[in-house]
This record gives sequence, structure tokens and C-alpha cells, in this order.
Amino acid sequence: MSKSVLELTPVEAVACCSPVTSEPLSAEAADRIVPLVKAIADPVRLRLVSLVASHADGEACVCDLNDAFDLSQPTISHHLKLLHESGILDREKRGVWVYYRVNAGALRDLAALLGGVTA
Amino acid sequence: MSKSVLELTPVEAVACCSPVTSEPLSAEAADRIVPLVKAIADPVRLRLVSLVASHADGEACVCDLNDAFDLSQPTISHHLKLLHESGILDREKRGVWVYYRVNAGALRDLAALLGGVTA
DNA sequence: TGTCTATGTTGACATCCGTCGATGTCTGGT
DNA sequence: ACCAGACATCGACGGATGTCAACATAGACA
Repeated sequence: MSKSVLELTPVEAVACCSPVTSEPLSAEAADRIVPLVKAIADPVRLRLVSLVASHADGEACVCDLNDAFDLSQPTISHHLKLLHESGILDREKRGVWVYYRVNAGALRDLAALLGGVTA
Repeated sequence: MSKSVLELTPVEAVACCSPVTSEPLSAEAADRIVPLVKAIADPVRLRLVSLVASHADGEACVCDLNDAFDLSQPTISHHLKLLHESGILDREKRGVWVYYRVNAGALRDLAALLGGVTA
């Protein structure tokens, strides 16, 4: 059973659409794609994604991430929540720690959408 | 003579950097990249880019763009200014009309930065 | 059970940002 | 010279967003 368009996550919305440069984007499509772009349109969140992606084993726990910024722990938690909800970061709780890992497909689809052409 | 890092436009900043997923992004690099991402992190601006890119001859005048939205002319002008200043859209005035065209390199570099790997 | 540590949630605040109406600045035509 | 149309700028308003301190929750271990 396929999902209604309105139920699509931002990641699914990006994956389903034509490149931005090939045909005009509908208002609805834009509204579904933008949350994913907004998610990385912040210096802290962009660095978080980069930190997680380049971390050993492709995952990092919150404690590691907190130390990388001069920001309060709730603020980092807030940004991680946004990244998780938009589908860019996956969460896994192991014991007391929570590990985040990037959803490579999300970034790849977004890149494809912007680049217009992809392999 | 090469430019100081602080003089780099967002587009140049994106073009010079490693993919987000290969190594941690410095705070400075993030601050230089984010303006470009922010520029397309709005449904109206994303559609504007898409409209211009997919328009005949790869360019569109403001009059065409205004008609595509239920927004005031100053609002569209404001968004176009942002897209132009961030380096995503190029401007050319011909007579009474102003034509915008996408800077394909900017989108391609941004896509490469996000995708991590590119051809 | 109780306490310590890791992480998320809430509420408040300041700032940023999208939007508009009014106005300014060009350019071309009469 | 004047007017009309295309586009930009300005000032203001309301809503969205990043940040923090305080508090809540949940797991590990004694």
C-alpha cells in the first residue's frame, strides 16, 4: 500500500522528484523538499552532520558531539532532534548512550535533486 | 593575487571544500557554506531557481516570475536579491527588463559537497 | 532503593526572516 | 517634458528559529 503524498517524509519527497533544473517545481513539491534543506541550513547542524559522517564507524554519540561546540547540551539535543525528524540522521539508543548516524541516501538524493544530473 | 578566505563568496567557499561526509567541517567553513544553503532553504526561492533553470533559454525576466506566485512584486524582488547575492542567480539588465539565470556551477558544487562523491 | 550520568523536554527570550504597502529609480515612448 | 511600466528599496509587522536555564526521564550500578 502506497503512502499518500501528504504522508511522505522530507526524504521520500526529495527522492521522488525530478531535479530542480529540469522542470518547474510545484508549490507542493517545494514545501515537501524545503524541510530537508532547512535542516542543514544552519552552521551547527551542518557541522553535526559532518561530524557524525566522518566519525569512526560512521556514528557518534551525543557526548562526543556536545564537546565539539561551545553550546549548551539542550541546544545540541534540539539540533539533533531536527536532523533526526527530517530524516538526515538515524538514532539508536544503546544503554545510556544515543548514537547518531547519517542517512546517506537522504544526502545523496538531495545532492541529485540540486545537481540536476547524477550517475 | 589570491583572495583572503574572508573575502570568498559563498559559492567559492563551497567549491573549495571537501565533502561534508569526508572530514569534520570547521566552524569557519560551515559559516561560509551555510549562506548558500539558506538561499535555497525557502519554498519560494527553491521554486524561483527551478523556474529560471527550466525556462526557455535558461533565463527568465522578473515579470515572468512574478506571475508564478501569489506574492507581491517586492517580495519576489527580495527573494531574487537573496539568490543573486548568494551567487545562485546571475542578473542581467536588458532595456526595461531584468533577466535572471542560474549559476549552474554553484548548484553543482553544492550538490557535490552534500553528496560526498561526484563524478 | 537511591544516586549518578547521559540525554530529552519545556518555557522564555532575543533575533532573524518572510511579507506587505508605500515610495524611489530607471527606461522607453509620446 | 511628461507619463507609464518594470523593477528595486524602505520601514513595519508577525511569525519562525536558535539559544539558554531549569526540569524531567531513563538506564547503570552500588
